[in-house]
Amino acid sequence: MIQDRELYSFFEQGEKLYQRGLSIDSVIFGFHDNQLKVLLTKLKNIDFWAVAGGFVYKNEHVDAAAIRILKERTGLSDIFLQQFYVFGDPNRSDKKFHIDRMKKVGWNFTKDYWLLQRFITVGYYALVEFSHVNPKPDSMSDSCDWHDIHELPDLIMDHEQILKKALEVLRTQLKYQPVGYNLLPKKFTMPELQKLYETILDKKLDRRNFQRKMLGYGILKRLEKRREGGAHKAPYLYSFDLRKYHKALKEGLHGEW
Amino acid sequence: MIQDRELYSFFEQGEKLYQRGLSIDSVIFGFHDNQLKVLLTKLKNIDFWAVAGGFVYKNEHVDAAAIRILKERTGLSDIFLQQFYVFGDPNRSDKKFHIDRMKKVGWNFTKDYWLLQRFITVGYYALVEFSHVNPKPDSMSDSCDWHDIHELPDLIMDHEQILKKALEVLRTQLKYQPVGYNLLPKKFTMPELQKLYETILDKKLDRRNFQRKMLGYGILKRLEKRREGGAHKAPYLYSFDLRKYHKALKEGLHGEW
DNA sequence: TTATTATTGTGTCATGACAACACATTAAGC
DNA sequence: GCTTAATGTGTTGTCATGACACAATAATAA
Repeated sequence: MIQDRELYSFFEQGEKLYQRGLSIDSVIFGFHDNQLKVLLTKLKNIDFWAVAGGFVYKNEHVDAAAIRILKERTGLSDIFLQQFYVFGDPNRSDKKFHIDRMKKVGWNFTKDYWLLQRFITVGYYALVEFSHVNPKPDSMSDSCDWHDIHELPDLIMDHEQILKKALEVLRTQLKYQPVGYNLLPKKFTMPELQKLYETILDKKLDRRNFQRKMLGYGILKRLEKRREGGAHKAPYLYSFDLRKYHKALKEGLHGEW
Repeated sequence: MIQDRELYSFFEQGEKLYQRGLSIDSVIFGFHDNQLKVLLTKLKNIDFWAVAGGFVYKNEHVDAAAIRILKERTGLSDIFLQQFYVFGDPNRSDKKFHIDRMKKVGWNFTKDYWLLQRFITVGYYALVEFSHVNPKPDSMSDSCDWHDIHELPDLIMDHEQILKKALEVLRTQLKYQPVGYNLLPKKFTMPELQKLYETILDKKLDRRNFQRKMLGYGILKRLEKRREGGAHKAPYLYSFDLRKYHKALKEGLHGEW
């Protein structure tokens, strides 16, 4: 089976390709149907899911590895991607999980095989535009899909903790930095932007105050009228003023929600 | 020479004791003479300094290692200590530095010796009470002292970058979280607290507005009058209300500077 | 065609945080 | 007792924010 050959090859090559004891786990967030989604991969031979992870090549910058992995899973580059935490529990790895999989593909390993040793993982989180993503599983997974953050399947090892922490950091960041450029299409309406904020914060916001505040940041440009397909009054379309947006990204916003 | 024997022993034992390719660097901040200080160690056999660093034992939690190293350098535990970044450049290590030192103490190494391989480091920063610290150098250093952050000596490898990043994060944190409990003595005056903020932010603040704002957080308790040694009017003494302080640490403050 | 209904655009008002600033109070040194 | 320099306390105008009202628009039902 071709997939298992891929996995076998990973077991065979990994030790000499990758930096030992170091992995990357990226929590990739998207927004769709008014819901905050996370990209998860379904692992082969086991009924568990994982956030987008991978390893660091021996001569590769850790941040570069995160960018590469994001690109491999989504096809996207030039994306908001940020370190948020290092998970360094000596017992965070699940050896049994690796052993089962190696046995299944017939890979002969020794007790000191690299994958069975201690790993620490650097957590990243990414914000991507849902519709631009073309999810691709890696050699260790047989599918890669979006999941609502309120309906998560069983996650491997400490990935639930990683995801929760990423979400916490995202919520904190949202208060001080503009978010949206990476999560929404180029043109969007104010209600859509508001839904995004409400979803991330898990909180209702006042429509009028929200608009006043967002416009107050001066990072939005108002365009012509909306695609008038929707019922009721057609809302304006907006896009981000990239120059001011990036300025705000650096300098931060003000106030809280 | 006893110190060199220590260093030799480190070269000898390190490989089997420590997790490979992983180090910790803690930027330890203190406040004294109205200046923000950093604890630096002077490395043996070379005219460079380093922030408080160390390695992680093979079965030790990364955060636990940071706590241990902080304790080894300062004698303190139960201190504000926080991860802030992972430095993952594949070329951040300076092999020549290690080679020189190994040659000096007469340690015979091979080309694949652990210290000569790639290291990534997890950056932590700590806030400590200056007067409580009893600086102790480690086996790789021959002294350990406080330095004003405006008068830094030459730092090894990427330690200047690490320090700068820590400072940046500290400044950002200061806006949203209370700082001071760990940097000031139990009892302090409002002008002292203000000086601390002014020093970290590198910015003059209005005396009256500062007081109003700090008191507004409700994390301070006013005590009796000041040690009346100083000239002029004696200011009140304050201490932190620990319960409310820790609540504010979790929930964050509000507003900016 | 007209009324209904849901949604968006825009505005008002009271509250509270904050920056800028004034004046009284206290302690040390002359 | 007077000067000086620092601290304790209060005032005012501005601005961001939360709570809320009303008009405008577009699809649907009558």
